[in-house]
Amino acid sequence: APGARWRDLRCGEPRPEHVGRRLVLSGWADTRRDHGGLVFVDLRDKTGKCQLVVNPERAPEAFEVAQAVRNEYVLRAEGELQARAPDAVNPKLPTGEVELHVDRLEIVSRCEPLPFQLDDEGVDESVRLRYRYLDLRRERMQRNLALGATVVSAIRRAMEAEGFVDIWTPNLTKATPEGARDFLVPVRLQPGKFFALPQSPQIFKQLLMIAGFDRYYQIVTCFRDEDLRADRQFEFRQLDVEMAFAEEADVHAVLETAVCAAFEALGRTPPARPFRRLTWAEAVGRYGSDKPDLRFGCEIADLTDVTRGSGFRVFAEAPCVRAFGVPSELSRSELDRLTEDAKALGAQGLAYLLVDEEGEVRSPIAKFLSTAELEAACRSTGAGAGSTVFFAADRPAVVAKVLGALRLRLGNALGLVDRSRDELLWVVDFPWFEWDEEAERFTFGHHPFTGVAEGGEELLETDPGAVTSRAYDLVWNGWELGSGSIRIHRRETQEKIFRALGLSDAEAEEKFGFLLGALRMGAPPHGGFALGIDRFIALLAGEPNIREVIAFPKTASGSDLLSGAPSTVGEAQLRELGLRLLPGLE
RNA sequence: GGGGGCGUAGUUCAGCUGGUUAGAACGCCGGCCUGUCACGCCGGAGGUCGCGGGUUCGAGUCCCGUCGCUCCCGCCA
Repeated sequence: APGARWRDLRCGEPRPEHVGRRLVLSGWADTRRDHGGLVFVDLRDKTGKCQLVVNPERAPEAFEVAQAVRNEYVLRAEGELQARAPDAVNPKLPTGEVELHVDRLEIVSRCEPLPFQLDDEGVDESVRLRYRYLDLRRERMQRNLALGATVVSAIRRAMEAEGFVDIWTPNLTKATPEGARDFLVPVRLQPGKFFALPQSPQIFKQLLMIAGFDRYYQIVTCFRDEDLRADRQFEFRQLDVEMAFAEEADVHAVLETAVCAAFEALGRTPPARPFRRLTWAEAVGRYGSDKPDLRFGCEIADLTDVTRGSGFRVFAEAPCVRAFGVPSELSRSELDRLTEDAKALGAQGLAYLLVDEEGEVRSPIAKFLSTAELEAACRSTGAGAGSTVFFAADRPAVVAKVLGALRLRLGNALGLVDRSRDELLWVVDFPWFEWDEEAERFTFGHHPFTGVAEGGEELLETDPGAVTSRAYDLVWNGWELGSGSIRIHRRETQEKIFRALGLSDAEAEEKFGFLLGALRMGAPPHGGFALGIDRFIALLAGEPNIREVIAFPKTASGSDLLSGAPSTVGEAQLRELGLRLLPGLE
């Protein structure tokens, strides 16, 4: 056929059934083993490796070329595929029963000595990122990026099968002072004005619902100018979904379908559906987190009632006292270390008690606690012989944060986390408002378009802290995979919310007027979700950070070590945009 | 903005309470080797100890500052 290649096999593909065929293999020299009178080269491409045998008796010219081959040279080898002698079979290679006996060998491209060895797993990440094109040659990265492509493809097929339409939304959009910091883009045609890169296409997808596209999805890049973490980059992809005439259960079902489709595409058993649900209050109370890792126990117990009249004043006076136990007697130095951690998290201190092998309780605070209190603490935390119980006494938010962080730290450090398990769950019934300590006002927990649960509307003016939202998060093994909500579709409610947030009608009109306008024009009830694709892929790949599944990520300080971005720009370029650097930055 | 960890050949690391010429492995270069596949054997080159300052008779080691990488808190509607 025209255009057909007779180089019909890739490096990882030759098998015994191909023996006798003449082949051309192209790829990279993975290793060269020169035996003086015989040279072996493992030729690699993304499909795998195949051994080349270069014998001077068979091909003197190819043998000369093989002498010059070095690591990572690009080669083209032509020859005959032969079966290996039984004692020469390499069971570690899928192609290990065969080898290519080379007649012609061509060095297509040379390679300088590498800055790091591709088979070395412990190389510093900054070196890997500076030479990312080499790093990506490694099997692990080839596998991760391919896995990511499989996941995205499966999600698209699942969404399209459910009747969702992929619609592109703009990357140059309006800055929103609320929420995360925006990446701003100056506009040459309108000096002094800026676009913002989208933190999410939130408003656009709601407008699409009002426009009548009742099932929208997009795998879309979002941008947030906040500090980077193991699970956060400046730019990241999300599966963005919005449905009209939908309730919570409808959105959950669609997301579960998409998530399970990804598992299936990878040949893995999908999690049982429907996923478990936990209310926000339960999650924060029992696990100290709104994204609990359920792969281990150590649940937090509430002791506030038990310690109400305690002889230990710290407990008696605290608005909230909670505790959890771990099945291990920790050493003094470990306890000191954890106390420091607790203080760094905002605790005044860290009370603890040890139950030794004989069941005797030892604790600096034991003498202040009644027998009933000690018994209640041990019973409710499940602390038997040989365990440690940690207490926190403070405002509920501080208690949850401290105990939640310690629980996670100890769960991992003591090997309590069952890594063979996958625990997916929905966290539901989030409070609508969060109290901002610094600003001394309520702010939103999700975003200002989040719906208000039944009966909440009346509380907006009287008791905002008691308003429950229609928001939900999807959590996998302690990672927030994404979040969504049923939105507000009534303009009056949306205006009430803006007022409760302290926005004047004029401010609301200036910032969100185009949404408020659309809400006047026949807005259907709707809701949706945004699932962090990179986090999802990292979890599926078993990687501890999302940089391992992103081809060209930024470092924790926000640099691209490969290109050197971000970089300064010339005076002329700034002037054209009507910009000037502040003194000290020139 | 704050806290923790790390920074020594190309790479991964060792280098004790400060003390001769800073070591190893892998990689690299040269030589030998026809069945290896982490090939083997012999030889060799390769270091401003991140950078700057300080303490000291003497600093890879101690102190201060700074830069880079990383984890966490804040932040991430």
